[in-house]
Amino acid sequence: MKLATWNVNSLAVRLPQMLDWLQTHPVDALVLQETKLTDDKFPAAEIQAAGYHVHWFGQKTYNGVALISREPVAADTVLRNIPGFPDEQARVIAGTLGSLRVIGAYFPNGQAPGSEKFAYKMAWLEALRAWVAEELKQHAELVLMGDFNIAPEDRDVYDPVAWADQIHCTVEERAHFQALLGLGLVDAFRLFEQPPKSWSWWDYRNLAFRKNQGLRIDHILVSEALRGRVSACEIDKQPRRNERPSDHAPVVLSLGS
DNA sequence: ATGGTCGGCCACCGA
Repeated sequence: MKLATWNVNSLAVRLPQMLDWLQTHPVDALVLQETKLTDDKFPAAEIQAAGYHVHWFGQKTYNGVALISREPVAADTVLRNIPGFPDEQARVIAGTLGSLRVIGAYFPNGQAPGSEKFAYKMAWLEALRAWVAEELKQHAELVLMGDFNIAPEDRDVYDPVAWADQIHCTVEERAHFQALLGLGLVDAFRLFEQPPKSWSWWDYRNLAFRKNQGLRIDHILVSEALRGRVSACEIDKQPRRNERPSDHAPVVLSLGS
């Protein structure tokens, strides 16, 4: 089976591109971030007409996530945001597909080290880790994927010197990423040899995509029980070449039986 | 050439 994550940066703008992509990449599940839609405006009918089931969780203007799947995800398995962590911001959606627990997340950006938004990012990361630890007790087969807004290592950054201690690259953010791995999760992308300078996000500014100046901040983490079944994990740069692209590329995971 | 972007939504903020 195939699973994917994509920060679409406004589903209202990107819906046609997303449906096109699903046609050529018929994944079993796709999690979206930054839908930027209130729930009443979510294009469920269009997604269902394309042959998919979907659960969604949004808000006005910012954030917003969705879980799209070929097979239905039972509503009583769906969680929105982190239990016990009151949050105005719609960032997490989880659901169960067969024996597989799928968590899609839009991690806080954090703006800049020392800012209020950075403090929120740290608190959110702490709550996420504690919750995912609980989820792992109930679901041996678990995938955590989304826009982490963390570049785990210097090789995930086009200019690690310029980005040293900047947002996405601080010691604190990287420690949180490692703590997630410490729960027994594996960065599926790094299970394989990958092209050097593999990024998942390129700033709209400064011709960053043309110059391949990006960061790898979108990730798919899999639990130990799934590790042996992972047959591929790739970033699909093609949609970033579209007209009016998202600034993020999808990341795709292939899982054997 | 030292700037150069988007999206949401209308004056800027957030990324």
